[in-house]
Amino acid sequence: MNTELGDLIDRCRTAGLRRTKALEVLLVTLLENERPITLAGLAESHLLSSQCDKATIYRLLHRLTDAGIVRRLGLHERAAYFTLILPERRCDYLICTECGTISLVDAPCPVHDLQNEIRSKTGYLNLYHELEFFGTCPKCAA
Amino acid sequence: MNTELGDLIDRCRTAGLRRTKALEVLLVTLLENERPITLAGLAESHLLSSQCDKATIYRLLHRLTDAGIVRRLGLHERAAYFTLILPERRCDYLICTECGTISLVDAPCPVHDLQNEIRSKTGYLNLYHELEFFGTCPKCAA
DNA sequence: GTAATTGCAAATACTTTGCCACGTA
DNA sequence: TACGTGGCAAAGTATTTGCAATTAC
Repeated sequence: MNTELGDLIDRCRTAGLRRTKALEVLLVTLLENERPITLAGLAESHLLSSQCDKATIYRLLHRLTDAGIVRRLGLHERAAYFTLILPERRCDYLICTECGTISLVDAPCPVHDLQNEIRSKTGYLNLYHELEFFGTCPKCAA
Repeated sequence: MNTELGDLIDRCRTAGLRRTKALEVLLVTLLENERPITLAGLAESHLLSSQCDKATIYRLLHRLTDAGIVRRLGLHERAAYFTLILPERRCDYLICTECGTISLVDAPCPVHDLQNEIRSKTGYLNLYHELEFFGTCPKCAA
């Protein structure tokens, strides 16, 4: 078995989730999608569409988010976006306001120092951030 | 008249909006709220609730967003948040994931350099960013 | 065996639009 | 006068929940 998938399932088990078919298929699909994806997008995806109900995906995403395995993002669309939290995954995005294309920002995140400063000054726990750049991509500008 | 309000109305007029009662009341309410606020929040606010319909506020916010006078934010809630774009206003937020309180981050924004780098490397136009910190506030942690 | 999980369907919540009356330029 | 704007109500879209059947542990 894919090690990444195995690790994820371990994390889920530790968080108290049962190892179900739906969970596995959802994790595989999330691993395949490096970019954040909506609930509707997941539900339409090849593997999931035939395997489980949208409500199941919804509830799994909710549990995975609570467990710190998945992150929920705003991204300005009406629908919420979801992505796995993985150490090697970039977490900043560049989004075209015209066509909605999501790109990954390939640069070290510049807000770590500020984040630490906020943590010590305000006493907030479990601090993390969300950073997105918005603009018109060259294709849409043409 | 309040200069800030006058300036805003000028910007609206330049953008082609008509000077209506609803527009003025909305601008005043947005000026009063330094933190981003939802459409529902605006509609419930003292001035607006008696003066105009929710659909009107919705359409005005849309026009103001197109005109670059208001910014629409994701912020993880189901509802969208809106805030005026003003030079003296902080644009980064610290949000409690438990109680939803929005605080303003009082620090110079650390992503300007990266934003410029992205602009020149990708060719995106009208580039701007959205940065939020999420965590559990001390009150909710207790 | 017990409790978590799932599917289906219904209910919510928030957003968006149509249409005609109205007010601004 | 002409056209953007406003109010009301209805439709649209995404999220969330109830409940009985099922499955993992």
